[in-house]
Amino acid sequence: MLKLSKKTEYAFMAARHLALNNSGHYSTAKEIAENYRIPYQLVAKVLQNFTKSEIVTSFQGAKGGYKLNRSPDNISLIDIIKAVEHNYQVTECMQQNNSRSTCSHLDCCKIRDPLIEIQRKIENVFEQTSLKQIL
Amino acid sequence: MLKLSKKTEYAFMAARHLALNNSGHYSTAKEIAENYRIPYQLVAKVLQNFTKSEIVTSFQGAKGGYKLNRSPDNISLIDIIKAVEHNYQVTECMQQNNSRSTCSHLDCCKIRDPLIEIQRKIENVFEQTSLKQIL
DNA sequence: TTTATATACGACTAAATCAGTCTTATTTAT
DNA sequence: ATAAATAAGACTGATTTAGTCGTATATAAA
Ligand code: SF4
Ligand code: SF4
Repeated sequence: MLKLSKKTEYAFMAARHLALNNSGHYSTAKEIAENYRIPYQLVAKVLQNFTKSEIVTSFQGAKGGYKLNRSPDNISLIDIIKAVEHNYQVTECMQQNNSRSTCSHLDCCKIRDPLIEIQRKIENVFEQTSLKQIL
Repeated sequence: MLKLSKKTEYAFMAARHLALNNSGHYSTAKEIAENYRIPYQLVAKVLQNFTKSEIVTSFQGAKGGYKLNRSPDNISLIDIIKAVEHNYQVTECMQQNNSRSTCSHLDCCKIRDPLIEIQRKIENVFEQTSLKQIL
């Protein structure tokens, strides 16, 4: 319960790696996978998610790779989470996938409002932490 | 990811119910299960966990049930979570079950320290919210 | 003393989620 | 052309979660 997914942890590692790269060449999925002993395919997916969310710019082909679009102090952990995770909410009824919220308790539920406030505060924790702070 | 378990939600509901009970008789698992349409066995387990954590006192037998040991403003959501959940940590390496931490990245992991801080802040969110606040 | 009502507790199963792999296509520097 | 890299989706196995079942024990009241 409350655990971050491995995907999110890999996303933090990858973002951190990109932020520290000042070698001139673009960082690649392969490089990150080897450096942190992460399955290549998973890092690749994470970086593709970053591209879609415009956290990075990708360059295809040989000598290709990824570079950050913004400075690390202008990227928050919630940006990274939102890039790779569809659902990061504390309850089912706050998740976006369930087209029409599927929780059978929704009508008689008395704890939903307080939990919405909890959700707001937890998101705030990630919002207030920048990539720069975890370098 | 980051979702609370149903067990924890049921625990919040049950604790809330106990806090609102001023009917003279002790609240029972059956009563709570019916009131909130929760599976009886699950509420029963939650209440047994409460007893072990000394959040409530239990009374066995006919006319038995449960009563809160402390006033609702003296019980925090983290007390309730700790009563019913073994693992409520954001990473594997912070969980207590894994006898000797099982994460293969532990040695080369650069994000662990920042995540320990995140964990502290999230626990703080639940610590700072009392049962009274969710009535 | 029997019955009904309640807590206590552990084993088991089914469903859902997560982590990781496999495969194929496309792009681009050399 | 070739090698190196991103892009993307399908698939599988492992783990976690939610819920059920069965049995034992305690106690109020008929
Ligand atoms: S409606 Fe209530 S029980 Fe259902 S997911 Fe939302 S908070 Fe939880
Ligand atoms: S050691 Fe690092 S990768 Fe492993 S669980 Fe802890 S934070 Fe996550």
